[in-house]
Amino acid sequence: MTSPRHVRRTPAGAAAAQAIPVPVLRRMPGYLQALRQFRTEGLEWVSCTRLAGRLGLDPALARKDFTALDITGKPKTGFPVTGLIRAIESCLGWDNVRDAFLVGAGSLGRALLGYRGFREHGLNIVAAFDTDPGKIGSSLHGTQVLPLSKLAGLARRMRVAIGIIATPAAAAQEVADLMVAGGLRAIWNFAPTSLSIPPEVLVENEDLSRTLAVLSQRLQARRALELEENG
Amino acid sequence: MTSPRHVRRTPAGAAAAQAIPVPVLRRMPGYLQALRQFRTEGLEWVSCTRLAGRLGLDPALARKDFTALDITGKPKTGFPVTGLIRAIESCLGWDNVRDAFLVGAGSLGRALLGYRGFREHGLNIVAAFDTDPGKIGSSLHGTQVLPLSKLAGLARRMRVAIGIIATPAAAAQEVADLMVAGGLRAIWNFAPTSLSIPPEVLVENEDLSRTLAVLSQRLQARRALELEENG
DNA sequence: TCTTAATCGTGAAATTAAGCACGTTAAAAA
DNA sequence: TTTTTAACGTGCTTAATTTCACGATTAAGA
Repeated sequence: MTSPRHVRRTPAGAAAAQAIPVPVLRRMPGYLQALRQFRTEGLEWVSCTRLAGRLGLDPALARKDFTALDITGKPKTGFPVTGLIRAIESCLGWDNVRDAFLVGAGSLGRALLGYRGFREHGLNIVAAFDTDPGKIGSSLHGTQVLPLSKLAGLARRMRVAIGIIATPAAAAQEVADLMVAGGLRAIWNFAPTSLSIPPEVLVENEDLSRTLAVLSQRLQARRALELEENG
Repeated sequence: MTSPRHVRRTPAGAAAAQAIPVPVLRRMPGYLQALRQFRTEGLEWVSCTRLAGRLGLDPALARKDFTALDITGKPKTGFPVTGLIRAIESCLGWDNVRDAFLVGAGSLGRALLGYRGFREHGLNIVAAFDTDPGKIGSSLHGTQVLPLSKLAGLARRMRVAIGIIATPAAAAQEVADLMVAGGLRAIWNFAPTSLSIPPEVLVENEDLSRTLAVLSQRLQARRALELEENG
């Protein structure tokens, strides 16, 4: 008789299970980064205590987070470092690379194209698009810049699933519409604007000003406090 | 008799009040962006209903968020657009510009230097630093690139409070130490690594891979679901 | 072999955030 | 002037997230 010890939340088998909460997913890259560091240090096993300690998290939180993975730890020993790395990568879909299109060959777009690390995050930017004739035809970090008008057709033909928007805010909605038309399934939006997108297309907004808001408000509050206490 | 109608959470006056929760602060830039758009459309008053609607949020959430501000709305009318903009900017400390140092003149650093919008977010990058002799002395988007060794001294002399780390992960901790030594009060870290920093220095990590983790896991989960349902 | 100690997995408690509901208020309409 | 309506502010409810606590398990040492 088959005995399912754990409810699989990851694909592999069985019914579609609970969605992994966003806060959990957002912690995964941090674990991964620390684990890779442990691996280069030659460590083969690591406990949640040590791993969470390095990241400033509660050990119980790490243990709970890892219940979303297809891996289980051993008492007294912890988790196998490489096994845990693989489990996280598999959970995030970072174990096989997906092609992506990037739109906007400005400074942000160029920076994203220049970042080699995306490969390790399951992302391969295969083409860039822009409307500026001065940029079209050039090559940035080995990636061709093509006219935006070709996006939808190429996306369909190449079965690209992910689009990255790195344009000014004013152009973002138009680009998003083209991406939807091209059948892309997920959009990573760096433009500081909210997009309207049909629900079957995933969107994640990357807005630097959100983090900056936290930083600058806290700094200001701390300043105000000091002023109040001292002189 | 003095009647304090509202507890001020913002500076202005009185006791140090409750810290504004991070989720609230992270929504503020979104409000701001929508409000600026409304302003260019000529709107003078806006209700939470309409504002939240544009951003896909619950109106009550917006109202609750605005209790952290030094502004109050009018029934039937809502909030004055420019007043609300000012109140949010003041809350975040974006109403007066702060100088910042940036370390790392690679592609990410150049992109950040090239982004003109930081001025509107209270941030003015006054100098960049690097260790690469090929970059030192050059000028990027009008900003001088200086040797990293000068950071601490200049930070003290110029009373710079904010540091931006845009280096590879391997160099980040060393740069952070220099920033602490230079008396910086807040660090915006773009390197994918966790820093150890004394508690009197604020740190916010900007890690693109966190958002990417959410996007790619969701995409993968959706794919798995489709495969299960259809063929 | 037996004891000790570190860690796992997990249910329960606490904390935090989001959504709802309702009394109050001000503008506009009757 | 009175009525109607849209929206505010806020206490209460619900949901989500984190932390605590503890029994179970396994490696290592006595």
